[in-house]
Amino acid sequence: MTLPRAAQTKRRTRIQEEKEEVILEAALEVFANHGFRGATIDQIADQAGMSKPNLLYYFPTKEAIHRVLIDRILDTWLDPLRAIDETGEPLSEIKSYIRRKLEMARDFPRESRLFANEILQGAPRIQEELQDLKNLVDEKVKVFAKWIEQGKMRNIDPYHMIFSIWATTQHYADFDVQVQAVLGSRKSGEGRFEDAARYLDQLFVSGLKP
Amino acid sequence: MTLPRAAQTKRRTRIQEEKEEVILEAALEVFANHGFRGATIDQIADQAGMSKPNLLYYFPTKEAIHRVLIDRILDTWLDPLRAIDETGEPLSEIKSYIRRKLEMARDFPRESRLFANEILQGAPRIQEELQDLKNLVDEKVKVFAKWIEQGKMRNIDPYHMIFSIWATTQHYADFDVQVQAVLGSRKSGEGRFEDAARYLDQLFVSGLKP
DNA sequence: GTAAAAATTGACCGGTTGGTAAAGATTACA
DNA sequence: TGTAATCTTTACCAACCGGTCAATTTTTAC
Repeated sequence: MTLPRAAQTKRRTRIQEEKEEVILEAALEVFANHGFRGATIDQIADQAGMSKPNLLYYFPTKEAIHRVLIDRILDTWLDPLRAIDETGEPLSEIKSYIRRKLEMARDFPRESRLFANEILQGAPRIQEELQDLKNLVDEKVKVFAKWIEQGKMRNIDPYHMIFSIWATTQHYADFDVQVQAVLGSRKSGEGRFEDAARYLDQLFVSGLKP
Repeated sequence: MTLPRAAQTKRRTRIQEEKEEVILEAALEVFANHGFRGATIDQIADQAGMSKPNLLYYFPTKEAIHRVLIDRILDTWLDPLRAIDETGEPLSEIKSYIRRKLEMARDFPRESRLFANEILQGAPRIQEELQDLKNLVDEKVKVFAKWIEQGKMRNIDPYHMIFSIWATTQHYADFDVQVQAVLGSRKSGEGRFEDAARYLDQLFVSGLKP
C-alpha cells in the first residue's frame, strides 16, 4: 500500500504517536482561541512546528482532529459528575463536585473553551455526545431526587442545580477575559481561584442544605 | 461627492435607516449562530434579503456591522445592573436583578450568544467596552459592600457574586442547546424558564441573606 | 549497508471570502 | 418632466483556505 494514512487501523510507529500528540496539543490551543471555523490548518501546523501537508499526513481532515479532541474532552469533563457517590454525604458530595469542576476550569481552560465554542455554535458536530451527557445527568438526578426525598438536601430542581454548577465554575474558564478585566490586577491567579472557591461554597452550601 | 457611503456623517434617507436596521437584525442572527469568523457577508446579505455589494453600500466592512451590534448590546446588557438601587432593600434588589437578567437571556438569546462568542475568542474587538463594564461593576460592588457592612446581606465577595449571577442566567441563552439536550422534551419553553427562575431565587436568596 | 517503508516538503488546485468597480435602475425633488 | 442623488446589480479580484500530489529525505528492518 502506497499511502499508509497514519492513524488508520492500528497505532504503528513511535513517531506517529508522538506527532499525533503534538498536533492534538497544538489544535487544542488554536481551536480554543478561535473556534472551529476560526481555526486554520496552517495555524495548527505552525503551532505544532510542522508543515500543513505533514500535519494532514497524520489526520485526514480538520474535522478529524476536532473530533478526537471533543471526544477526549467530554470524557474527562464528565468525570467529576460520575464521581458523585450515592452512598456519600449529600452536601459534602456536592461540595466536592463543585471544587473538582472549579479545578478543571483552572487547570484545563482551553478544554473548557473548546467545548463552550462547540455548544455556542449549536453543537453541530456532537449530537450523540450530547445524548451520553443527558443519560449521565438523568442518572445523577435520580440520586439527588433520592437525597431530597430523604430530607438530606433542600427541595430544589436537580437539573437546574447541575446547570448552575456548570455555569458558575466554567465561567472562570470560558469568560476568563471578562473576569480578568473586571478584577483587574486586584488579585493574582491563585488568590482569585481561592476567592471563587470560597464564594461558591458559601453560595451552594447555604442554598442547598435542607 | 460621488460616493456617499451611506452611514457616513449623519443619517439621511428613509431607505438608509430601514435597510441599516434590516442588516443589523440579519447580522445579529448570523453572528450569534456562527461567531464573527464563522459568519460570512454573503450569509448576512442573504438573511437580509439583499446582495452582498448592496449590503456593503450601507456598511463598509463586516467588522463595522459587528461593532455597531456589540456597542448596542453591551449597553442594554448592563441596564439591569445599572438599575440596582442603592436605597432599595438589598435582597429584593438582587432578586430583581437576577430576574431581569434571566428575562434577557430568554428574550434576547442571540444578543447573549453574540457577546459570549466575543468574550470566548478573547474579546479582540471590545477592549474599551470591557473597561466601561469594569467601571460599572466597581461602582455597584461598593453598594454591595455597604449593604454587607450594614449587615443587610451576607458577607460574601461581591465580585464573585456578580460573576455567578451572570453565569447562571446567561447559561440559559449561551448553552441553550445543551440545556435542551439534557432536559429533553420534559418541559415546554415557558415552564423551563419558570423552573429556572424559581431555582435561582431559592439558591441566591438563601445563599445571600445575612 | 541497503532497500523498503515512513515521514516531510514545495508546488499546486478549486472553492470561498471580503471587498471593489462600474454601469444600470430607482427615487427625490425642482 | 427632467435630472441629480441615491440605490442596486453584475462582474470581478486578490487573498485565503482545506486539501492533494509527486518528489525528496529520513527512519526502520534486515
